Amino acid sequence: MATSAANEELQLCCAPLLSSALSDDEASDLADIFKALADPVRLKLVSIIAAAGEGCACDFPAATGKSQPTVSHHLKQLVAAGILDREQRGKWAWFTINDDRLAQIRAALT
Amino acid sequence: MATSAANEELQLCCAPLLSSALSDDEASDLADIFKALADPVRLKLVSIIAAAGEGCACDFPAATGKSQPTVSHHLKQLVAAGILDREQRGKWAWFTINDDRLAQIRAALT
DNA sequence: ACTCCATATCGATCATTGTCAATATGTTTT
DNA sequence: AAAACATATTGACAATGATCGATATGGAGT
Repeated sequence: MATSAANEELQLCCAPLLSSALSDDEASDLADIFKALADPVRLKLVSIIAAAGEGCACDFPAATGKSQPTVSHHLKQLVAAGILDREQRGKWAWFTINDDRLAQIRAALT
Repeated sequence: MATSAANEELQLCCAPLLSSALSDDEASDLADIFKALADPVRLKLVSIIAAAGEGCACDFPAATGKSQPTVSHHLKQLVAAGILDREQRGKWAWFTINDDRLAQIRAALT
């Protein structure tokens, strides 16, 4: 299978913010990443998963006080942004932090 | 004048995202910072100012293709988030990057 | 196949936000 | 103080997004 456009974007990510003026596309792509982090529920999910090393979706409604559909919606966004990786284990969905992605985002603030 | 609550928040910023589960307040504060970065126009403004070392508000409508009120609105948000510093020079408003703040945000992704 | 449970999607609602025209505020110069 | 210009604020609208109930999908075991 060929590398998808989405994956290429993840690999090429991200133009450094502070060294030269961003193009419209670069600004839009980078904004999408920060949008994924710009919600307290999503940040809490990320922090819970990072602290434990991994996390089961089954625990997140209780941990966040949000409904199961809302949690599912946020997890999907975090995976789409490349911040979380998803793994199916039986009926359960487990999530881990994509450390490379986090490093990319940190590097983008340079 | 006493240090304002807003300034204290800037100083105390930000709980590291990846080491322990964030409290509601920590998640909310950190989300506010990422919200400030989660817009392509604001990212473009930051990148332009960073690349030039400083930037005059008078140039930003042309540089971004946005109206003067829209630019003013975005600049206000970036200053409120501590990402930009504002300085009045005669009739003109000049902006610079708050490098300490950027370092804080990078550190929050740890 | 059927049931049970976990997760995802759908549809709707409400809140937030980006945008601009119009107007106000503030600064400099005449 | 009046005119001219730069920036901020106001008010309104459209678009986006967070949220949840209801329902669909998918996996595991009987």
